[in-house]
Amino acid sequence: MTRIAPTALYQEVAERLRQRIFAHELAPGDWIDEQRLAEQYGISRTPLREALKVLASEGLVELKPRRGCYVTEISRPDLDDIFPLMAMLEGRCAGDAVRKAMPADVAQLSEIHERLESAADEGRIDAFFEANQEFHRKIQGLAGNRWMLSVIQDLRKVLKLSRLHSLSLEGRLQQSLGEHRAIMAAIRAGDAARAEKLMHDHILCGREALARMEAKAAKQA
Amino acid sequence: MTRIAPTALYQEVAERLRQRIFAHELAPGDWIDEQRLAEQYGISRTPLREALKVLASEGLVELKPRRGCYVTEISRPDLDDIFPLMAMLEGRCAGDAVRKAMPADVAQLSEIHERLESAADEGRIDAFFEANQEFHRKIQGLAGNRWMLSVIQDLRKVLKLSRLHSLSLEGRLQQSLGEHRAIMAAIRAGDAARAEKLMHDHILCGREALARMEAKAAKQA
DNA sequence: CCCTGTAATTATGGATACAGTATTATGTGG
DNA sequence: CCACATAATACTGTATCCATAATTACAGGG
Repeated sequence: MTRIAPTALYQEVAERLRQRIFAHELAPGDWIDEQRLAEQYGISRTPLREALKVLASEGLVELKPRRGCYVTEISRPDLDDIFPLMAMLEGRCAGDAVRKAMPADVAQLSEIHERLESAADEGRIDAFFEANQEFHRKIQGLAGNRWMLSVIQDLRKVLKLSRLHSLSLEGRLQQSLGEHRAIMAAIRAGDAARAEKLMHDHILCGREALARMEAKAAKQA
Repeated sequence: MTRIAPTALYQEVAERLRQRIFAHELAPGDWIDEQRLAEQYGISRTPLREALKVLASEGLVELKPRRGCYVTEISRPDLDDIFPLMAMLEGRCAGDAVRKAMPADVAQLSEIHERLESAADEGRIDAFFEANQEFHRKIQGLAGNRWMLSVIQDLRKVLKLSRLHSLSLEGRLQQSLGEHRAIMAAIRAGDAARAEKLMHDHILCGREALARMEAKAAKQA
C-alpha cells in the first residue's frame, strides 16, 4: 500500500503513543522519556515533542514546564464529570440520529445490532466490543454534527486512560445488550425522545459498572 | 512580577497567535508564514511550530502536510453545528449551577448582573461585553465540571473565528439583557430546569442574531 | 544523625542546519 | 500564442547541537 496521504511523522508517533497509552504500556503517572522513545523509534526528539504537544491538547499527557511529560492520571471526580457529559452528548446524538435517519440507515444499524446479538450469544467478547463501538459510531455519524463528534471522540480518548474502562463492559454484557435492544427498538419506532433518554441512561449505566469495578479492585488490593 | 511559573515559549506564542486570530489580523484562510512570524517574534521556528500544533488541536488552524498551516475557515454549517451544541452545554451548566449554588454565589451572580444592567443603561458596549462574559464564566464555574468547561471554552474559541460573532451582540443588546434578566430570575428562584431552558434558548438566539448579521453583510457586499 | 548547601549530571527547551517536496518561473515545442 | 516540461526557488519537516534549568549525589556543618 503506497501512502496516498503522507501523514507527517509526528502524527504517526502521536498515534503510536496513543495506542501505548490506551494499552497501559505507558501507564497513568508514568514519566515519558523523550530521548529513550526517540531512539526506540529511530527518530529525533523534534517530531516526538511535537507529538507530545498534540497528546497534551487531547488531555492524554501533561506537560510540566522544564519537568517533562507525564501520562495523565484520571481521577474519580474526573470520571464523575465526564460520564454525565458523555451521556448528554451521546443521548443527543441518538435523538438527532433518529430524526435524520433514512430507512437504509436504520437497516444498517439493525445489521450492526445483529452482530452485537450474535457476538453476545457466542460469548465473543472482542466481537461484542467491536460491534458495540461500531453501533455508537454509526449513530454519531448519523447525527451529522462534526463538532459534537469531535468532542465525543476526545472525551472517549480520555476515558480510555482508565484501565478498568474496557473491562467494565465484560461484567455487564447481558445488561448492555438489553439496553442496546431497547435503543434499537426506539430507533426502529422513530421515537427520538425515547432513543435519547435510553442512550443517556445507557452511558450512565456504564459509569456505574465502572464504579463497581473500582470497588472490587479496591477490595482485592 | 517575577515569573514563578515559567510558561514555555510555545505557550506564549500560541496565546499571541490566538489573539491575532481572534482580532482577524490573521484572517480565516490566511496562510501562516512560519519563518516570517518566527523572525517577527525573534524566535526560531521550533517553538512556533509547536504552538501551531496546539492551535491545530484547538481547531483554530489547519495543518496541511507539506503544504503549510492555514487559519481555519468556519462555515455556515459549522455554526449550525456548534451553536446547538453550545446551547445544550451552557444550558446544562446553568441547571447544574442552580443546583449547586450557595446563597453567596447567587449574590455574586446578582452583582455581575447588575454590572450588565448598568453597562447596558449607559450604552457601554465593551463593559456589557465584559460583564456578559463574566456572567457566563461564573455560571460555568459554579457547575463545577472541569471537562464541560474545557469543551465549552474550546468551542467558544472556534466561534471567535467568525468576525461577526462579537458584533452580533451589539445589535441585540436589549434583547440579550432581557434574556439575562429572565435567567437571573430563574437562578434566584432556584428553578434549575427553567434556568437551563432559558440559557439554552439564550444561546440559540445568539445564533439567530449572527445569521441576521450574515444576511446584512451579504446584502451590503 | 539529619539537614543544608553546593557541585555534577541529566533532561528539557530552543536555535541552527539540512534534506526533501511542493510551487513557481522559465524555456521550448506544438 | 498557448501548453507542457523542466529547472530553480522556497518552504516544510527532521535532525543535530547548545544553553539552561532541575534533580541528585555528596560533603560539610549543626
